[in-house]
Amino acid sequence: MVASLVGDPARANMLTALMNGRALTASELAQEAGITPQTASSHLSKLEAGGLIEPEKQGRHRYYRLTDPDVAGVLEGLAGLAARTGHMRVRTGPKDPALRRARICYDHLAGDLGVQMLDSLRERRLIKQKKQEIELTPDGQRFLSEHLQISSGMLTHPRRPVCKACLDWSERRHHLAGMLGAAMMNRFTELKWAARDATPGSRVVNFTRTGEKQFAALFGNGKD
Amino acid sequence: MVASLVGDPARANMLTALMNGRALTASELAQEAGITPQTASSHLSKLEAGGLIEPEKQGRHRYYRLTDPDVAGVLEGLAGLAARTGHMRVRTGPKDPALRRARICYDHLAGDLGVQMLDSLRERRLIKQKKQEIELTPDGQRFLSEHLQISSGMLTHPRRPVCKACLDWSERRHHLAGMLGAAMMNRFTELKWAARDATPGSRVVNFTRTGEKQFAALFGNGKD
DNA sequence: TCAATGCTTCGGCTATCATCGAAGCATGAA
DNA sequence: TTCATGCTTCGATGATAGCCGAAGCATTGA
Repeated sequence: MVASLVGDPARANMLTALMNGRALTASELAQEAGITPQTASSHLSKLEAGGLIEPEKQGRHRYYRLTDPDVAGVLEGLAGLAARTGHMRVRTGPKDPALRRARICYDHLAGDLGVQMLDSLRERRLIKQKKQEIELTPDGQRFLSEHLQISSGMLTHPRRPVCKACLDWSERRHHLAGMLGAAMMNRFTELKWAARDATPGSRVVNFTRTGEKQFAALFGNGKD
Repeated sequence: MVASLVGDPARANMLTALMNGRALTASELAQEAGITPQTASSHLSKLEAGGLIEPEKQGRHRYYRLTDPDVAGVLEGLAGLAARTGHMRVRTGPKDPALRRARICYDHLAGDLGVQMLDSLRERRLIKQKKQEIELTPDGQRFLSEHLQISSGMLTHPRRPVCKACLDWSERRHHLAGMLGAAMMNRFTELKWAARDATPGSRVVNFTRTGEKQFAALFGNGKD
């Protein structure tokens, strides 16, 4: 059963560490979970057998990543339930507010700012919800290439949708996932608007002073 | 952690039994999980503490139900992961094809037919996706009151959305959830188009001969 | 009041599994 | 080859937690 895999605290810590979309080595994950490499090795093979993570050999390192954005989605869902019922394993330290404001959800922007961005895109008709998925409008394509230098050609992927709504556990509303979500986050980083927090395993995204202004200019709404 | 609650086989069986949306007594759940009432009692209090289920006293019985459609959603998500990686705890008996065709997902129709229904509603513009939720169009309201005697007044609920897309683990596409999904399933039952399978705990929905025809007339598309 | 039913609490048993030390393989560097 | 690093396998230990029998409450019905 998948749930029992996620249920163990050590494994849950590892998975949480992988939620930022980066691949980590076995030793890094061991440290993240606070266990010895032997124990971690056992856990990692179980997670791999369960199809939750995927290894990639590189020299004498073994990098692990989540197999799929879907896995990240289910993990977010579980976190949402936990958050709602107040039974979170989370340390509500000083990092918490920053987490709620902006964080990495697998490979795209989540938190207050992520939700705000999707709202703005929707209100200005830059995206449209057709079928059950989100679609870029022509206006949206223009907007992206003009302001963020993202062409629609960059967004095609054989198995991953361009746009997708992803439920945000802290805001309990949707933010933008999919290829576009990833591409935009990537661009923010390139433009030095924002950077992932330096502390390893952290999901926090820090915006620079000017980055915040630019972001607000594009997607802002004074309040909230 | 929520996942560890779901991880235990006995508890997972109980939750699965509750996925059909009906409330079950503690003893029924004990039998469902194949354990004694004492053990079940312990599990149930843990699930309740974790906010996954909710009790309701009635005489000397204690009925339990899932607290929320969201809980059902996460459980479906986990089932989806398990199904995909082939690591399901499910007995792939003869019931499986029937399950994939039509089943109860908490309180609405899921499986092949559920997906087909949502597709049909969408194609005929009886629903529209505005914001991140589905909305009924005026045409849709007429359609419902005319063919299924469902008025929009029946669909308002303080905390539950009228329409919602729910990811189907067997089809990996969306079907219709929310108040409307529940109301429609309910109507199908009243009209004797379909009935829940008699075996206790089963999620299978059996359509009658005429029910299948009527359903196909409303939402059908020859193939698939 | 007495008895029956449904559920919970308590105590003790047992099995599972996470954990780590030590040893064994790989890979890469000198 | 020799050594160091990264990871895995093996074996033993220990703690957690599921499990049930017995007893204890609560509710219903006679």
